[in-house]
Amino acid sequence: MNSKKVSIKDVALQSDVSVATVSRILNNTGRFSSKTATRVMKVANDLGYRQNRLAVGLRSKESNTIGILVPDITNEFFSKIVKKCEQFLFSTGYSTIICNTDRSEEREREYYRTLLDHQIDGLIIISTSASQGSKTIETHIPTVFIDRKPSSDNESVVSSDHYEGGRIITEYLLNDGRVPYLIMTKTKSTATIERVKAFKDVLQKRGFKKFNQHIYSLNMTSDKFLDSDKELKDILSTLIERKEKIGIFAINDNIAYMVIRAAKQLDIEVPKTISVIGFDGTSYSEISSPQITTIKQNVDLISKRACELLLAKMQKKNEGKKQNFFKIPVELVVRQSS
Amino acid sequence: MNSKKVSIKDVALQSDVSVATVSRILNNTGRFSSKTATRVMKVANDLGYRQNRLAVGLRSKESNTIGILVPDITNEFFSKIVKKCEQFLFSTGYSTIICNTDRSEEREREYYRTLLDHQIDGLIIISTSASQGSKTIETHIPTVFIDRKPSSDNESVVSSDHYEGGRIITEYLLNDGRVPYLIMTKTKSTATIERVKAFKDVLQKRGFKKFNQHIYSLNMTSDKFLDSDKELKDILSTLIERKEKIGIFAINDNIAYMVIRAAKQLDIEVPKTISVIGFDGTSYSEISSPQITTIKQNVDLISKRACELLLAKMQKKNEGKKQNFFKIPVELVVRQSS
DNA sequence: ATGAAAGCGCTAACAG
DNA sequence: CTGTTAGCGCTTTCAT
Repeated sequence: MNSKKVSIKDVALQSDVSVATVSRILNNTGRFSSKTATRVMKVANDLGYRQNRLAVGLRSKESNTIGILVPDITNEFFSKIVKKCEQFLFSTGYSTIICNTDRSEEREREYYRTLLDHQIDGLIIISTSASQGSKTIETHIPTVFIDRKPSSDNESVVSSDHYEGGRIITEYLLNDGRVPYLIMTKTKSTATIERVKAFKDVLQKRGFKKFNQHIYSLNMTSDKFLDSDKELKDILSTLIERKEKIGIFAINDNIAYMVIRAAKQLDIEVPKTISVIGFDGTSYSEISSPQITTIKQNVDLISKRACELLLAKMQKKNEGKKQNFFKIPVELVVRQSS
Repeated sequence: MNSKKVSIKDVALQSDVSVATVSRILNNTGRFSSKTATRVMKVANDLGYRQNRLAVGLRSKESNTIGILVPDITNEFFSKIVKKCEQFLFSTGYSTIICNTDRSEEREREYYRTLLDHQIDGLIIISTSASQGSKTIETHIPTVFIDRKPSSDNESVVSSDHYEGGRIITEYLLNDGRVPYLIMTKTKSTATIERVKAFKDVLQKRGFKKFNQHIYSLNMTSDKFLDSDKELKDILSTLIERKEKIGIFAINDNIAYMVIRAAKQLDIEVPKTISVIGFDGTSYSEISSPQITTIKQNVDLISKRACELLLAKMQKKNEGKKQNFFKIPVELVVRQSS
């Protein structure tokens, strides 16, 4: 238990070799005999030697650190992705710096710069409501986007097939004889946009006119979802008067949960009078009663693909642009709310 | 938009001064004229100069990076704390490396070492079920624990007043004429231990014998909570047969939520037949219906105090041990479940 | 008020 | 197979 920090120099001295040799052995870059190797390793161990990553990074231009930009780690879906990525990356030798951007472009840019200061080797950017045509970060380092369309098109993206998910939900509702309504939030993320698009497309194909009247936008963001019960109740009350069999496509599980809660409070039967389908597959869809039918995103796969893609990018910077858009399949999980 | 990285040397060259002067100006460490200062600043700006934190860290022995060890960022309570800390620290110039230990001591140690390799200036350790008497990390750098009793007693701890919270709940139940039962998980965190202790103490004081019969331990950890409905239903069924007015102290909001759900499925009225009180003040306590009475932890204050404490520790390493145990007050939020 | 120079801990030529 | 040397980008004496 030496409190003093031991450097590669100390190891070299104790082992009667040069620092170069120690370095080679520690990094296993060849050019050394296994005999000295074992000796050096022992000394390093005994001394409790540990690399100074700062020095390594400075010299080798590789910090072995990667950054993650995430809108809000408090959002279950994001926190799951971040966790998976962090674990995956750590297992391959990288440390991760996680930054909450709060969906603010300014913070995002600020964080991006700081991450560059840290000489990160790669970057994962999750979602963020890229306000239309805004100049989203132009990265000059290997970057992978999750659930966000980048500005330039030689960037890499991993994303659930939101469009397909939206399509499945809408058609499910329709085939169930429901009049479909979409309830969403103000958050205009890439994911949202795709889901809405699918909704509209299906409605159009099925001959609906004025399908904008089938869309309600709550005055809130996607990360929080505790308020505005009244707004929702008003919507449901209005809908219920039409005496139709109603099917609600909630833009995510949080909203679905709220819809169901509001319905219960209005004594509306779910799924009999109103059937509700969510999106994401978060714990809310499971704990709700009735449990929520939802489109489940494959968080593990998304995270894994994103990391793999990033690692690949980092290895061969120069490379013909291969497939750089991964669509991860989604899955309809039918439960009690539909 | 220079893609090439510009170093302090470039700035020096362009400004016709030495790197030393540039460094002084950039860090505002004095010994320069305001005239050259403005010139250098302009050049630095024009060139888009940015510090290489690795180099700074290597030289100055301060990485301006701090580490956070957290059991599971997917747990809402933890993610809130981590987010707050991260934001607070960033605003004071520090970057944060977040590590999910998954409540594994091995991973914890591994991460700790890696964090040291990164030359972190300070460390925040959140919870983790320190299995009895286990050798929890001995840190040689400024460290603050959140919700965990450290091994040596000159460490700093910030924690909600879990004991007080447990006391309030138990007495509330008692005063409401309920026979109190505690339902907990297998996770033996410091927080849990305190809450349970308070429960026992109050029961003892109120003349209960064999109060261990008032405690049920579910076969699960605190981070997940979707399974084992059956276990819970069995417990509730047993309790209900006693024809008492029952009051349940759920060790956290997740459990409280599950208890209520199970009760509903058994057609047990909450709070009439069984009243339920949770702990933490997470979103689950709000979204549940009936909404859950709970002890709310002051996440913002906890995070803020922890960061402030850490920063203070980092500044003056040598200091008489001042107060190093912060108990953050908790608050009973009475809602519908009790 | 400024510059020269040393050096943090490490890796990467280059020699041998 | 191993050692010598240079230098990554920066801060910090020590001069002047």
